[in-house]
Amino acid sequence: MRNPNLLRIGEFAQLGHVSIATLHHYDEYGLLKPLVIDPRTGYRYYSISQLLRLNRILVLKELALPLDEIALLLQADISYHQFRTILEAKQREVKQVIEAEKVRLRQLTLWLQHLEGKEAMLAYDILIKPVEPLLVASIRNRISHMYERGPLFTTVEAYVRKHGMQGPMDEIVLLHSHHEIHDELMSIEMEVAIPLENVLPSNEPIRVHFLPTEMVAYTVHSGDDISLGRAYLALQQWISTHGYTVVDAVRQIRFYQATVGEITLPITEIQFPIKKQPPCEISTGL
Amino acid sequence: MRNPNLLRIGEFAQLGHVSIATLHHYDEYGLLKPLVIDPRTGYRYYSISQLLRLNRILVLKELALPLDEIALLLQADISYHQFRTILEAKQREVKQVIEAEKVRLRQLTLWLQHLEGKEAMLAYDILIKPVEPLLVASIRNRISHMYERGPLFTTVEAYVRKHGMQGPMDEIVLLHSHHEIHDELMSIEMEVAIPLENVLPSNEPIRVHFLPTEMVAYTVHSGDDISLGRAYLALQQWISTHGYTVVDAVRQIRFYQATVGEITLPITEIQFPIKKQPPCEISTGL
DNA sequence: TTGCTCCTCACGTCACGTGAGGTGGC
DNA sequence: TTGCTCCTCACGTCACGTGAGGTGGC
Repeated sequence: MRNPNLLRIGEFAQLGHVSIATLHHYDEYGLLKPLVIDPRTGYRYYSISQLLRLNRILVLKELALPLDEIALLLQADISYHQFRTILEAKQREVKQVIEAEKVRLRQLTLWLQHLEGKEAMLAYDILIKPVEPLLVASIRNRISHMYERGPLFTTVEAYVRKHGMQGPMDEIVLLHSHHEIHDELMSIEMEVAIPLENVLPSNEPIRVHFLPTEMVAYTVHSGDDISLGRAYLALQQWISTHGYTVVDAVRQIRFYQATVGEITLPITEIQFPIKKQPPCEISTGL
Repeated sequence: MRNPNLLRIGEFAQLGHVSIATLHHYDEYGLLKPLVIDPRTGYRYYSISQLLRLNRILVLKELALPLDEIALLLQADISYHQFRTILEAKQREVKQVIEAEKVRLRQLTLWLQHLEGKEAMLAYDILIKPVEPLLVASIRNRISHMYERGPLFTTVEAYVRKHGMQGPMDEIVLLHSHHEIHDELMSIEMEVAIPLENVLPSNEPIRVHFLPTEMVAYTVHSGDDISLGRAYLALQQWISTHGYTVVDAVRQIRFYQATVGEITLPITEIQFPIKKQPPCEISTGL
């Protein structure tokens, strides 16, 4: 004759509003052991009072704590401080999740607004990434037209090839500042750079230095320089919509592509160094 | 001599800011196949222009879309409507996630506030669940003291046992309304019920009926009726803090426990039927 | 004896990360 | 030849869900 207050796993699961599989899992995990296990049949038996521990587990699970941390928190000898530390870490985490989800929601809403225009796709895919410091050889000059960058690139290329660099080279352009009158571009402070693997000597006007590390919003454009303007526009819009500001020279990387018979469109990555505007306050939800 | 515009997987991974493992995965999944695979070595080769597809994938991934849906969205022949449908579904999902995380944050903050009192644990674990319709035999009466419920229970028990029910019985009390003067309880409209497995005839004053299905906030208390008041208080606080309102008679379930030698504390589950107050507006994040 | 409950594996989930052990590229 | 890159398994992640195949309880 068994203790009449013991419940079979199915009954206990019903009372506790969890599945039998969950109780199996907690048993195996050591979170909530049955009060009694029949050694012959393996049947698990729970007491009603174990509902309290189960509910505590479920409440902590609703805080999105993983089972191993719940196990920690349920130890009888846990200190007030350890407890607090774990919850505070989780609190920070949840705040971040909320922010990330809000960004997601904003993105989704933008896509859906765009879909109103009956186009299935946005023209540009804009992402954020950190860029590492990049060693380059470069020339910096104030010029009045983008076409002037060709000769600049030729000069830099000749310089690095003279110093033994071989193979295809990507072409980087940095737009340090520009000066407009009546929406017309008057001049650009432009730097034309080629990435290096090893340090070369600087030699006026060629400067060998590191481009600084930045957080950039970027997109990749396929097409000639004329159509490139649309990508710039898309990036600028995206940046202001998402509450960022541009903090440094825009970079434009033209990936080297050999011309192999057919016409290949140039592929260009455009990077806007950004930082967050002072973000909206996050409320504690109280 | 291979096409000089082809990149090895490592280079492509660096450009695209993803891991090689990710590219392996997308290849296997069919999301992004290398332009060329060397049949002898198995080496994967990508073209720079495949960066555009990769970035599209990454953007959609930031919307928290699973890979199979991304694959759908990337099909050339997807219609404007299918596209919209998928994004709208995801939008709803994200809104729900945000709400859930906000609740979590509120809970965490409450715990941390409570911890200020240097107690490691909250006294009560409060959860929400739906309760199914429950067939019971019951007596309903206006009484002036909780002690009067004992005889009511005895009456109902005698009735159901007379109709053949056996074994231990849980005791349910429903508090339909109460009347207070100067914070002093004057009378309670109380229903004492015993759950049934099969329908019995009703017979005045015994009524056999279904308790309605409800969403309830509940907690489990271990201790006598006097200490029970604290659990009620905790529940009431929790309900108002979380923006719910009580919509029906509070239920109190005393689980049957045989007395086996030692003293066992009674275990009682208290359920407050609730509904949400008109919730705060969710913003689209724009 | 017949359902019903419970048992123990074992595999699946999701999008990769992380070795192990081996080979190609230059 | 030596590093370096890349290859293909295979297993792990997290908290269970879901059978399959077998046995106990009443």
